[in-house]
Amino acid sequence: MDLDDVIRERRKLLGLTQEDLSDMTGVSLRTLKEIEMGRGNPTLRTLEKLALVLGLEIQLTVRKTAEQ
Amino acid sequence: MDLDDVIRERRKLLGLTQEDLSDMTGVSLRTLKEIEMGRGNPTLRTLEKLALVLGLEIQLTVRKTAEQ
DNA sequence: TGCAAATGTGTGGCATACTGCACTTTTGCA
DNA sequence: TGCAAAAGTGCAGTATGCCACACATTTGCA
Repeated sequence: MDLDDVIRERRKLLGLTQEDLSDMTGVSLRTLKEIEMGRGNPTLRTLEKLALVLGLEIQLTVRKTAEQ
Repeated sequence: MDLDDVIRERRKLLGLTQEDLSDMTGVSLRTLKEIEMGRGNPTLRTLEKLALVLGLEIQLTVRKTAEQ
Protein backbone atom coordinates (compact mmCIF):
# COMPACT_ATOMS: atom_id res chain seq x y z
CA MET A 1 0.00 0.00 0.00
CA ASP A 2 1.45 3.32 -1.07
CA LEU A 3 1.73 6.30 1.21
CA ASP A 4 -0.86 8.24 -0.78
CA ASP A 5 -3.36 5.43 -0.28
CA VAL A 6 -2.69 5.32 3.45
CA ILE A 7 -3.27 9.06 3.71
CA ARG A 8 -6.49 9.00 1.71
CA GLU A 9 -7.93 5.99 3.52
CA ARG A 10 -7.00 7.35 6.92
CA ARG A 11 -8.53 10.73 6.08
CA LYS A 12 -11.80 9.12 5.02
CA LEU A 13 -11.80 6.90 8.08
CA LEU A 14 -11.71 10.06 10.17
CA GLY A 15 -14.57 11.54 8.14
CA LEU A 16 -12.53 14.45 6.80
CA THR A 17 -12.62 16.13 3.38
CA GLN A 18 -9.41 17.21 1.68
CA GLU A 19 -10.28 20.76 2.66
CA ASP A 20 -10.74 19.78 6.31
CA LEU A 21 -7.37 18.08 6.39
CA SER A 22 -5.74 20.98 4.60
CA ASP A 23 -7.09 23.40 7.22
CA MET A 24 -6.10 21.17 10.13
CA THR A 25 -2.55 20.52 8.93
CA GLY A 26 -1.61 23.79 7.26
CA VAL A 27 -0.71 21.84 4.13
CA SER A 28 -2.25 23.61 1.15
CA LEU A 29 -5.25 22.03 -0.51
CA ARG A 30 -3.39 21.93 -3.79
CA THR A 31 -0.46 20.05 -2.30
CA LEU A 32 -2.69 17.59 -0.45
CA LYS A 33 -4.56 16.81 -3.67
CA GLU A 34 -1.31 16.13 -5.50
CA ILE A 35 -0.11 13.82 -2.76
CA GLU A 36 -3.34 11.82 -2.65
CA MET A 37 -3.24 11.49 -6.44
CA GLY A 38 0.20 9.92 -6.19
CA ARG A 39 1.71 12.74 -8.18
CA GLY A 40 4.14 15.09 -6.54
CA ASN A 41 7.02 14.30 -4.29
CA PRO A 42 6.24 15.57 -0.81
CA THR A 43 8.93 16.67 1.60
CA LEU A 44 9.37 14.97 4.94
CA ARG A 45 7.96 17.99 6.78
CA THR A 46 4.83 17.97 4.68
CA LEU A 47 4.33 14.28 5.36
CA GLU A 48 4.92 14.88 9.06
CA LYS A 49 2.24 17.57 9.21
CA LEU A 50 -0.26 15.17 7.68
CA ALA A 51 0.85 12.24 9.82
CA LEU A 52 0.46 14.22 13.03
CA VAL A 53 -3.17 15.10 12.40
CA LEU A 54 -4.02 11.69 10.97
CA GLY A 55 -2.59 9.88 13.98
CA LEU A 56 0.09 8.24 11.89
CA GLU A 57 3.84 8.01 12.23
CA ILE A 58 6.58 7.78 9.65
CA GLN A 59 9.01 4.94 10.18
CA LEU A 60 12.14 3.66 8.46
CA THR A 61 12.22 -0.04 9.20
CA VAL A 62 14.47 -2.87 8.07
CA ARG A 63 12.99 -4.47 5.00
CA LYS A 64 12.06 -8.05 5.86
CA THR A 65 10.62 -9.26 2.58
CA ALA A 66 12.60 -10.31 -0.51
CA GLU A 67 14.54 -7.48 -2.10
CA GLN A 68 12.91 -5.43 -4.84
CA MET B 1 14.84 7.53 16.94
CA ASP B 2 14.82 10.08 14.16
CA LEU B 3 15.07 9.16 10.51
CA ASP B 4 18.48 10.75 10.21
CA ASP B 5 19.79 8.53 13.02
CA VAL B 6 18.34 5.42 11.39
CA ILE B 7 20.05 6.28 8.12
CA ARG B 8 23.41 6.99 9.71
CA GLU B 9 23.36 3.89 11.91
CA ARG B 10 22.26 1.67 9.07
CA ARG B 11 24.95 3.09 6.78
CA LYS B 12 27.67 2.41 9.36
CA LEU B 13 26.28 -1.06 10.03
CA LEU B 14 26.80 -1.80 6.33
CA GLY B 15 30.35 -0.42 6.51
CA LEU B 16 29.70 2.42 4.08
CA THR B 17 31.03 5.98 4.06
CA GLN B 18 28.80 8.90 3.13
CA GLU B 19 30.56 8.98 -0.21
CA ASP B 20 29.90 5.27 -0.78
CA LEU B 21 26.21 5.70 -0.07
CA SER B 22 26.05 8.81 -2.21
CA ASP B 23 27.54 6.89 -5.16
CA MET B 24 25.28 3.88 -4.64
CA THR B 25 22.05 5.86 -4.34
CA GLY B 26 22.63 8.77 -6.69
CA VAL B 27 21.81 11.14 -3.84
CA SER B 28 24.44 13.87 -3.79
CA LEU B 29 27.03 13.84 -1.04
CA ARG B 30 25.92 17.30 0.01
CA THR B 31 22.30 16.26 0.37
CA LEU B 32 23.17 13.08 2.25
CA LYS B 33 25.29 15.04 4.70
CA GLU B 34 22.44 17.48 5.36
CA ILE B 35 20.03 14.63 5.97
CA GLU B 36 22.34 12.83 8.39
CA MET B 37 22.92 16.10 10.25
CA GLY B 38 19.19 16.42 10.79
CA ARG B 39 19.14 19.64 8.81
CA GLY B 40 17.38 19.76 5.49
CA ASN B 41 13.99 18.44 4.61
CA PRO B 42 14.39 15.57 2.17
CA THR B 43 11.74 14.70 -0.39
CA LEU B 44 10.09 11.31 -0.36
CA ARG B 45 11.97 10.27 -3.50
CA THR B 46 15.31 11.10 -1.92
CA LEU B 47 14.41 9.08 1.16
CA GLU B 48 13.28 6.20 -1.06
CA LYS B 49 16.61 6.15 -2.90
CA LEU B 50 18.45 5.85 0.40
CA ALA B 51 16.02 3.32 1.84
CA LEU B 52 16.36 1.04 -1.18
CA VAL B 53 20.12 0.74 -0.90
CA LEU B 54 20.09 0.55 2.90
CA GLY B 55 17.54 -2.27 2.90
CA LEU B 56 14.98 -0.12 4.66
CA GLU B 57 11.38 0.70 3.90
CA ILE B 58 9.33 3.79 4.61
CA GLN B 59 6.04 3.16 6.36
CA LEU B 60 3.12 5.25 7.55
CA THR B 61 1.68 3.34 10.48
CA VAL B 62 -1.05 4.11 12.97
CA ARG B 63 0.46 5.78 15.99
CA LYS B 64 0.00 3.49 18.97
CA THR B 65 1.68 5.50 21.71
CA ALA B 66 0.29 8.61 23.41
CA GLU B 67 -0.26 11.52 21.07
CA GLN B 68 2.45 14.12 20.60
C1' DT C 1 51.53 12.11 17.27
C1' DG C 2 51.05 12.79 12.20
C1' DC C 3 48.41 12.14 8.39
C1' DA C 4 44.93 10.49 5.26
C1' DA C 5 40.19 9.44 5.27
C1' DA C 6 35.88 10.86 6.57
C1' DT C 7 32.77 14.31 7.73
C1' DG C 8 30.97 19.16 7.99
C1' DT C 9 30.29 24.04 5.82
C1' DG C 10 29.84 28.40 2.55
C1' DT C 11 28.28 29.74 -1.84
C1' DG C 12 25.59 29.87 -5.97
C1' DG C 13 22.68 27.89 -9.76
C1' DC C 14 18.81 25.04 -11.33
C1' DA C 15 14.80 22.25 -10.62
C1' DT C 16 10.79 21.70 -8.36
C1' DA C 17 7.78 21.52 -3.99
C1' DC C 18 4.47 24.45 -2.17
C1' DT C 19 1.02 27.86 -2.64
C1' DG C 20 -3.42 30.58 -4.20
C1' DC C 21 -6.87 31.33 -7.60
C1' DA C 22 -10.16 30.17 -10.96
C1' DC C 23 -12.32 26.61 -13.20
C1' DT C 24 -13.89 21.68 -14.57
C1' DT C 25 -15.27 17.15 -13.43
C1' DT C 26 -17.00 13.66 -10.42
C1' DT C 27 -19.70 11.96 -6.61
C1' DG C 28 -23.56 10.78 -4.01
C1' DC C 29 -27.73 12.07 -1.86
C1' DA C 30 -32.55 14.32 -1.50
C1' DT D 1 -32.47 13.06 -12.12
C1' DG D 2 -30.80 17.62 -10.38
C1' DC D 3 -27.75 19.81 -7.57
C1' DA D 4 -24.42 20.92 -4.01
C1' DA D 5 -20.30 19.08 -2.09
C1' DA D 6 -16.09 17.08 -2.99
C1' DA D 7 -12.32 16.18 -5.79
C1' DG D 8 -9.21 17.10 -9.84
C1' DT D 9 -6.61 20.51 -13.18
C1' DG D 10 -4.14 24.70 -15.52
C1' DC D 11 -1.38 28.43 -14.45
C1' DA D 12 1.94 31.46 -12.32
C1' DG D 13 4.75 33.16 -8.31
C1' DT D 14 7.75 32.13 -4.23
C1' DA D 15 10.42 29.20 -1.33
C1' DT D 16 13.57 25.76 -0.98
C1' DG D 17 15.44 20.94 -2.05
C1' DC D 18 19.12 19.16 -4.70
C1' DC D 19 23.41 19.66 -6.70
C1' DA D 20 28.67 20.77 -7.74
C1' DC D 21 32.83 22.85 -6.18
C1' DA D 22 36.14 24.38 -2.90
C1' DC D 23 37.61 24.38 1.61
C1' DA D 24 37.56 23.56 6.94
C1' DT D 25 37.23 20.36 10.62
C1' DT D 26 37.19 15.94 12.86
C1' DT D 27 38.34 11.12 13.30
C1' DG D 28 40.94 7.15 13.95
C1' DC D 29 44.70 4.32 12.75
C1' DA D 30 49.80 3.27 11.55
